Amino acid sequence: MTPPRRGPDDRLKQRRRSSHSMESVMTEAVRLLDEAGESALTFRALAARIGGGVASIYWYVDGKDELLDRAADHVMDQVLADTDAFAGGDPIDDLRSTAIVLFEAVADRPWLGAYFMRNTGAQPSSLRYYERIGQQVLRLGLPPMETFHAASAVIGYVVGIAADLGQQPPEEVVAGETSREEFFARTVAEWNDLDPDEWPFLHAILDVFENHDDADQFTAGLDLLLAGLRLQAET
Amino acid sequence: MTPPRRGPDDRLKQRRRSSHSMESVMTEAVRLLDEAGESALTFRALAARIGGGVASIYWYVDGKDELLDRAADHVMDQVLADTDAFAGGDPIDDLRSTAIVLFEAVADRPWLGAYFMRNTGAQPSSLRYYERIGQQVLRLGLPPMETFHAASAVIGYVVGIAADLGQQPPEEVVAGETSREEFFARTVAEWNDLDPDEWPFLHAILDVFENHDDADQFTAGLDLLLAGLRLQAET
DNA sequence: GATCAACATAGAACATTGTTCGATAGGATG
DNA sequence: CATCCTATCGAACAATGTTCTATGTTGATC
Repeated sequence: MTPPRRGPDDRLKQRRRSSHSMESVMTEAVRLLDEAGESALTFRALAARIGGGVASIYWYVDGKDELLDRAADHVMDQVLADTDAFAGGDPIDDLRSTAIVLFEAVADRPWLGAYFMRNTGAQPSSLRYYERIGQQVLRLGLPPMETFHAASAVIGYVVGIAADLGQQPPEEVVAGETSREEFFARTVAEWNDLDPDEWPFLHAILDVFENHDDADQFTAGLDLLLAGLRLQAET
Repeated sequence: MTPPRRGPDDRLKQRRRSSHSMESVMTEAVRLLDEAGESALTFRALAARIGGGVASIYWYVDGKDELLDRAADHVMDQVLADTDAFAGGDPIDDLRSTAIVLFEAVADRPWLGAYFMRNTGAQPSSLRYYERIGQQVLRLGLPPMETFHAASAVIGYVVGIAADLGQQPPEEVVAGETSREEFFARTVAEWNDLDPDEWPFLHAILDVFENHDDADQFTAGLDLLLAGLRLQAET
């Protein structure tokens, strides 16, 4: 399945006294991504962290795309481990728990969301996650088509919301010039200035928006989706 | 609301006979994006299309971020126009129609999905779209919190799925070396080779996946979400 | 009609990026 | 020892976003 590459041979007899390794490269890559987002992961920055030359990274990875793919895989492994436990209970409850774990992971890591956008299905661990979600749906005993649609809908929803909520805040906030609350308050103020006749919805939700919690927002929507699914499973 | 810029003054008395204009810049930018994706929109390519120098674009736009934002806005204007009609019918039906229009727009334009990921809410026309979705939900008469959550869930779902489905296919397909069907068939074959005991879900949906239609997949999931919403509105 | 400020356009250079090439060394293998 | 594979890296390249500076153009003002 994996295409042949000139990369490091997995069948290494013994570790040579090399400063690098696939593991250390990925660990440091993820660290960079977590610290300052996708734009911070450059080959030069990564090389400096590892303590080596820029070109060395190309021995482990074919290019930046693969670097990102593998970094995401690295994180998804943990997500999969964290969802191992959810298997024996009520299918929809397990589905819910499994979805929440991924949401939390992506909300913490905006770059992970973008990764899912680029290539679901093609990468090993996102495929395994898809399978895991699917197995919960499978237990509902729906026909194949409905099963397929339901699993895809859940994944799409999770990734969509997570990527949206986890989006990088404006640079003033990142730089620490403006607090997150201050930024929020400003947005609310701006919305408040809009004409209520033209923007009835925005005004209606202004109060709840100001004090809203991202995780609550996510689970509320997820529960709507799952309610629809439960309805379908019962008939 | 718009920050002061050195850009072209909107209060121009009359059009001068300049070769460029905000309109033409945006039209050409969108054309480039549609033709070959986000990576094709470079300042030099755009300048060549318009017939001018690279630096000239900076008079209309502060940087690449704003260029992308405005390009997306340009397209969203059309989406908004296309959803104008949905207002008087059953709220949930209108919600459905409004969501489908955005889905189709994003499915045609992978780059639009990525844009939504980056900054919902901050841009004028995506905010207007959010308002439009919200107004349909408003008619269900739910409390503010539920209204807020429902509208956000719908948007998140639409963008998530659309961005996922609209993702750039692998370069072999883009280059025309492999047909879309051939690529699909290969994916199915790969999945088929996996151990059925370990991948029961993938094997269960293999047949329907092979002949699936993206739009159907989207609407099926959307209907699950809306069924849950209808349930909530009735109680 | 001359003057001036705003509009509008570019050429050239710069910094940062991903990527390639060739060289080099060390250990394993024959 | 010779040969190959592993692993590393410096240097250069090409593409891109961005800035600087200079210049033409337009319409209003005096």
